[in-house]
Amino acid sequence: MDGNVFNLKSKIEIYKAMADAGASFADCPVRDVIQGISGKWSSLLVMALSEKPYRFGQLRRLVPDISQRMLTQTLHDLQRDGYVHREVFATKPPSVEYSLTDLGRSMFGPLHELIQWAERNHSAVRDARAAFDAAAT
Amino acid sequence: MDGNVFNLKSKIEIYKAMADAGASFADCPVRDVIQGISGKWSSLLVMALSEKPYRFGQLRRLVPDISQRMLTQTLHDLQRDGYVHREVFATKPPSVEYSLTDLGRSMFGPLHELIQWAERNHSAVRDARAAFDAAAT
DNA sequence: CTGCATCCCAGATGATACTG
DNA sequence: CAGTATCATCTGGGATGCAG
Repeated sequence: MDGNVFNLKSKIEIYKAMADAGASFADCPVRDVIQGISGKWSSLLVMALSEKPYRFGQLRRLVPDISQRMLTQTLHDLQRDGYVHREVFATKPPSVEYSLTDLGRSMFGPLHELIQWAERNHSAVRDARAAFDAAAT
Repeated sequence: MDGNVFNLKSKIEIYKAMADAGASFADCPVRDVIQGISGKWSSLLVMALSEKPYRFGQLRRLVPDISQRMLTQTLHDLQRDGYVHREVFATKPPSVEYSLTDLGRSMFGPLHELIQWAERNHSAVRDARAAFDAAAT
């Protein structure tokens, strides 16, 4: 009820009407917000930061196969969208700590549910893929 | 409690340990499952199909700015992961109906919560972006 | 109506080297 | 330590034309 005036059926049709009317990509909440957190590394980093704040190098070690470039860029994007707070400490050498903002923690609620679903149903998805590929042979 | 043996802290560290041990990309549930539904069009199509089954052309009209190629490919991928059922009717000309499977409906639960969060907080994210960009000037 | 094949481009990602 | 810059690469995605 709150903040969600439309039921599901009308929602998808409203998006269509918006698109038909020439509304830009950014006007569709689903695409605009979901795309911002659906990058290759975004969900993993938000998940890590949901636990506690981390420094740049710590995050890097926590996700061993991320490149320095992608770690910098993904954190930058998450910060721009308001999910992550970046704090610089003028030590020597300098250190930078990343943490979730209130908005980030709020978003992690639903995201966490999706992550838990993924963990519970990982094997089901893998089985479906295997079955599909086998049938295609 | 059910089906989720690890608390959040240990989870991210377990993923790291897995990666350190040389586990492949596909062994991380977060990446393997989340990536499959984080394509540019996946969430939108699942959202449409959660309402009711649709035919190919109907989906195309519902999402006006998707190309035929991407519609075919995204539906194919969703079917491969077990979220979507594809049924061909031998009419003339032929028609094909797409619908969510039980797994797809199950996955849409958490996804829907994320979508609702996106709708509720779309403006907050946009504001954060605007503020960030303004500060960078 | 539905779907596949081909060509092609822009953006996403990675590897490496360099800097405050 | 925490980046930035540059170059190379890989993939997603669009346009178009053909086919069952």
